[in-house]
Amino acid sequence: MSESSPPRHQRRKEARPAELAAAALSLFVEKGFAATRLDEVAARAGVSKGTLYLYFDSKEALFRAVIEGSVVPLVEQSEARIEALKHDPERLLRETLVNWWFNFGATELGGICKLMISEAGNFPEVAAYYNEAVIVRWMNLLGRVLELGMEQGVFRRLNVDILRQQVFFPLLMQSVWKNSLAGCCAPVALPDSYFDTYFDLVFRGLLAAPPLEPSR
Amino acid sequence: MSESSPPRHQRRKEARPAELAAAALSLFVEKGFAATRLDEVAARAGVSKGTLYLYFDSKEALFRAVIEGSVVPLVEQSEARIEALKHDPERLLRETLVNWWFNFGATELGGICKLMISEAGNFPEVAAYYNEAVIVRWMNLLGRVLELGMEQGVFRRLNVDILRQQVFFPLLMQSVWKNSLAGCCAPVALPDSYFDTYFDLVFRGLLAAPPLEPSR
Amino acid sequence: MSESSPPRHQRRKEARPAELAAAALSLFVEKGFAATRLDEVAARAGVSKGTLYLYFDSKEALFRAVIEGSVVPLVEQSEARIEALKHDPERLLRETLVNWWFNFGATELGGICKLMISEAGNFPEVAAYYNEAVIVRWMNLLGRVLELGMEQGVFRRLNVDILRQQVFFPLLMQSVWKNSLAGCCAPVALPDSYFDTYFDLVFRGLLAAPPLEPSR
Amino acid sequence: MSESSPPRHQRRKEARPAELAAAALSLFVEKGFAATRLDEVAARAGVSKGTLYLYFDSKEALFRAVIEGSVVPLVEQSEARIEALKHDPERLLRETLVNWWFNFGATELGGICKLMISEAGNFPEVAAYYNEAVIVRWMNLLGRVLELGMEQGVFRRLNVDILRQQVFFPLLMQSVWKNSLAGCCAPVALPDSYFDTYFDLVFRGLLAAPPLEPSR
DNA sequence: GATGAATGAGAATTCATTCAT
DNA sequence: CATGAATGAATTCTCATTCAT
Repeated sequence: MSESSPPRHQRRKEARPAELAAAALSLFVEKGFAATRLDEVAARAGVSKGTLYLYFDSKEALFRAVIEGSVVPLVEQSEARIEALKHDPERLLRETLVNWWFNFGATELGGICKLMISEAGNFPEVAAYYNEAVIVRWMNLLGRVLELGMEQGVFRRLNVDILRQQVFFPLLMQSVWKNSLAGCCAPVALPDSYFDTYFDLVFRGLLAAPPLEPSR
Repeated sequence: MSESSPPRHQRRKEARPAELAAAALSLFVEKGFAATRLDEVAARAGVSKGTLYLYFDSKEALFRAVIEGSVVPLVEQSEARIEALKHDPERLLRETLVNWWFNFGATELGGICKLMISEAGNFPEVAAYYNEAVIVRWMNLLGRVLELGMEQGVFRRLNVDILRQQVFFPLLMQSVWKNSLAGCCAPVALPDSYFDTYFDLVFRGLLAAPPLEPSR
Repeated sequence: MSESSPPRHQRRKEARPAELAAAALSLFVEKGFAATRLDEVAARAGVSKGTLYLYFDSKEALFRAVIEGSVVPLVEQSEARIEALKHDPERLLRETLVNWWFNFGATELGGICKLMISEAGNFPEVAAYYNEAVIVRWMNLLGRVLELGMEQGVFRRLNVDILRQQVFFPLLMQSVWKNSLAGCCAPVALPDSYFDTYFDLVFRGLLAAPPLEPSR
Repeated sequence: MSESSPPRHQRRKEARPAELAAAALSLFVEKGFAATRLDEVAARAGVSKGTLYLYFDSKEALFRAVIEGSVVPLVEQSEARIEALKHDPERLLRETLVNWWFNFGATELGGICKLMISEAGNFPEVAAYYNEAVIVRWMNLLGRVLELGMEQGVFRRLNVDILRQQVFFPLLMQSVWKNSLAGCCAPVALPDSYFDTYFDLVFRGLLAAPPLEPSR
């Protein structure tokens, strides 16, 4: 009996912090940290304002939880893929980026990027944490993928710092855009052919032996 | 006695609005709109709180003024360059982007991008104005430059929407980054060779006849 | 130890709005709307400033509540008396006026007259509401009482509009006076014989067959 | 030359305080003291805000000037009439009241009554001054007129305090009404026959030998 | 004298946080 | 655990008053 799933009420109790953080995330992304009222967060999560304080010490703690709770796993998963695909850097890069987009950038969680960009100035410690735990690891990961390709002679030897920004920032910006201006006026254009064109450009710039140009 | 206290009433009706908007811009960028207190804006501009209200009806009006006051000229200037350089699309694109970076993205004004991204959700009308007056015009401009190159057979024929994002977003993201996370933890790496590598990648992906690869 | 400090949180959701409105009424009457600070209202009601906003959206809403909350019942009660006493218009008029004085004009509520006179210019909509809901109904009521008397040949046939003002304004002015100048310098003189003399004058002017003059 | 009228500019200068007080009066009456901004007063008088301070030390001083400046002469004028008409108390009373209405109650100055009623609580000293300088003198005057009539056997012997209120308050209330509720919703009804009916009622109540009743 | 830009104390309003129930 | 009434510090905004020009 001790190993059976807990009763519904119990499960609810354990899920609460995540539910509250999820409600907070969408509001923080939408309106910013300062402009989001805890009333609203509580309402969206279907609890009373006081309940928030059973799980989080303060509004700032809620912010930290939102940031800290839900990004690290993705990085770890991608890091694990390196070993499996290190023999095929092109595919590795392609998968890594597509994976980021569909599992993070294009999801609710993608809002964290816009949020962190907006609030880094107000929460330097949280930003430092995020930088260490996510940004540095993620950019290192991209760097290692690119270096793998260079070592194998598949990618051109160029400044890796610049290269990974060049490769990643278009996707990152799409995600940020989606969570700010796109909400009220300039919808993101992401046609089906997006990744075709995106990778066409990326790899033509990147590959030592670019694909044959059909139009020539 | 040689250092008398500054006069309490300094009359500067002409210059004041711009000074106030400049002070507001840097604070809005740094802390966000909601988290910026008008006290601080006034203090940074060297005036009292009440003075702000001689020039702006409300905090929101100040926000609008910050956004509306100072971006349009750049777009117009770049639009004017098209005609002069339409015979050399590669140089035109290069100049347009470098110009954007050094006259906007890398300056104080670049903070407007980060600010607008952060606050679009709270000020949909301002965002709509900014979208129309700046974003749409600027992306159209980039689109026209790319189309010029395609028409002349210099650039490959690809989806212009995707292309201009791919080309512009790395620069835009640099600017946004510079005004958020870079301030507290992850400084932007922009080595001298940045634009060499940037344009190497861009044009290798873009040009119908890519440059010879010297390194191989 | 027997006198513990009062609990900081006293839950009285039911009674609060009325308590707050009562506190507001007396201060509004005493100092006027604009000169009354919400701090004072809250203090007089024994709550904090913020509590006011749990029950009223704004200072103006509080004003409306003060005006709207507590006058209508009196008019209705008086209207109901007409039917019961329509066969004796003299007594009906007498009762109506005495009733007004003791149940309204001379009570706390009487302050509403002075308040409305002072603030009509600043709150035209509230004034319009008060005019419709109270003034028009009350003056119509007085008019009907007078007409009843005329129809039965008890009262002289005169312009009812003027008549009811002549009859009512002395009482109304007493109430207004009581809530303004009387508070600081010129106390209202209301000797026991007031209503004797008042009705002596009123009915001598009004009655078709005036009472015999005992004093001559 | 020394006796000729001063140059235009000079005349203007001397008239200023009165002009400013007049502008202030109408605004104070309309919106109350606290809700009137000195900006508005200055604008209505066609001067700048700073100019007000050349003539009045403070907003309160302006209020005092408004109250003190312009009521006393009327009382004095009416007091002077007593001697001339003391042999005909009925006509004296009639003239005194009609005079009050047309030279004060119905004019701009009548607004002072509403103003003083509204602000007595906030300016006890001004109210005390007004009480002494105007109210007491005016009510005494009315009292003396009534006593004259009683001494001559023309008026009935009744409590003078009550009597003068009964006689005067309807007119006073008309004036107050005109300057508050009448401005936004309930216009004062003053038909041509007003004073006929008014005096009919007053003197029928007052006179020892009332006029013959034509309708009987 | 006159002006109007500048000031800053003061008031309304908001909202994170607390705590009795 | 959960609630939501109550709190009060913090912030926007107003406007009487000052003073350099």
